[in-house]
Amino acid sequence: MRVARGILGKLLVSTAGPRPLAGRIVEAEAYQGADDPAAHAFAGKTARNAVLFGPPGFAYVYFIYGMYFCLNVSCETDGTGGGVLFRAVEPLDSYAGLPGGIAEMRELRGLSATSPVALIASGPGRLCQAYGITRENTNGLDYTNPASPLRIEDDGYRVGKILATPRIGVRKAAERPLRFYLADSVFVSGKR
DNA sequence: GGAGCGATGTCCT
DNA sequence: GGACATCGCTCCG
Repeated sequence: MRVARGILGKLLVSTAGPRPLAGRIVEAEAYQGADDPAAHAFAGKTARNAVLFGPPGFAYVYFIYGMYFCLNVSCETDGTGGGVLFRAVEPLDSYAGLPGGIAEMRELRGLSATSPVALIASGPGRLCQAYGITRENTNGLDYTNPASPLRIEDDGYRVGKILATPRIGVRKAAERPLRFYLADSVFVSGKR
């Protein structure tokens, strides 16, 4: 939960493709371990969720509803399951002086050049599509390694007000306010 | 603009 | 066999 709040405002950067893709994280959800029935880590370690039980700062990607991927970061200390789901980013058009990130994201999403930027990565499935993330190419990557193709970076941005609500799309422990987002952002998923 | 629903793979019971 | 941390399309008002 501390991580889910703290990660807001940071940059999610991918250098896996032809152009760097960057977005500011505006929405995230916390999933705890043994005491959180909604968490993938709840039922214990399996081949699928093993990354959640490893050291913090690694990418956990899973496939859902037969069509979409969702991106997480492992959070708890080595041996304990827990993670944070990235739900939305504000796409940034240039990174390290290299422009074109938004056009690239639109292409990956199959969106037209005039589609609203707010629809590019406002939702966990959309976000993965916009970054070209699959379980195969991303699961297990180290976000904190400068040489990693997928990183979380702090560019000094100061976040404004953070709001907490129940998590989206979960049926178990549905009342817990573990979804966090930047109140001022128009790039969060769902309403606004 | 909102509710309903189908698509479709993988995991767990 | 059913549930699933989703999305976008269709139908209705």
